[in-house]
Amino acid sequence: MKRYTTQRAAIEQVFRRHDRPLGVLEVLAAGRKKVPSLNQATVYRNLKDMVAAGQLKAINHPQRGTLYERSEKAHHHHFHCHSCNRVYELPGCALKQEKVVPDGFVLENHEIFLSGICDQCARQ
Amino acid sequence: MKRYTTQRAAIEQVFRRHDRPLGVLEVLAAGRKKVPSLNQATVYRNLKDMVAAGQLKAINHPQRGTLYERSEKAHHHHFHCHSCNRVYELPGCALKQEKVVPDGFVLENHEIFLSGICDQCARQ
DNA sequence: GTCGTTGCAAAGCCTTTGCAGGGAA
DNA sequence: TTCCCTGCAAAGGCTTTGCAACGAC
Repeated sequence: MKRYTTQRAAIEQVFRRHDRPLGVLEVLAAGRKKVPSLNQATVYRNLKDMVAAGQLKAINHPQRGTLYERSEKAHHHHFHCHSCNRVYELPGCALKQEKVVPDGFVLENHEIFLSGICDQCARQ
Repeated sequence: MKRYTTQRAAIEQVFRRHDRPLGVLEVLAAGRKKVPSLNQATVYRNLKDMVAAGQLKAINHPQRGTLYERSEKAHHHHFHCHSCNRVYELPGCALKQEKVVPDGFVLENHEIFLSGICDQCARQ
């Protein structure tokens, strides 16, 4: 039976607090504020379980590597700020649905990764 | 001074022959047909040099990892067939340019990764 | 003959796994 | 008490690097 450990609780809390895609080390660092003994392997294992359970979604980001976000969100895409290195979620979809793929190809999924500078960094 | 080795020539030939994004192991396997002693480290080093020289472009593909393609091509995106695992280049851009990012954000680059089944695999 | 390049093997990252001890139920 | 989960350390992939031998010029 699945056990609800303090480590697991800490990791879930991290995702409730920070509402944006997070990398393993971000989860580890934030989780250790609550459970200082938290181990990297434990984070990896829990993230994997949470993805398998449908609780989280893993994103393979071209610049940031594997990121995790809560899966309850609607379809959206990601913006990477190369100044602060954060990844933002942008609601909605910017894909022109017509004539995206050649005849004969079956389009099933798509991912759009935007990058540039975020509003906070641009203001400075 | 830069030396034009047989290994380098073999790698360049691979990209001339296969006109689609290739992974390191694909380049290695194809290159060994011409230079059997070709080493993986040599491929890595040459691909890196060729990217630095602007001859190739590296793509971080969510499913396939790092791929390399000739950089002379016009802006385009990629379609991954999850049946044959090949990545195709699709000419043109399917990004709706208007209202892609929130006010204040500066959009500089974007990548679109499409996936599904290619025409060849769909026919079977 | 020079000295950049190669092959090999070792070492670095990131991620996964084996195992004994610890803690949730 | 049971047995799943954790922490630790070792081991896997992929990629980079150190070094002696090689080969392009």
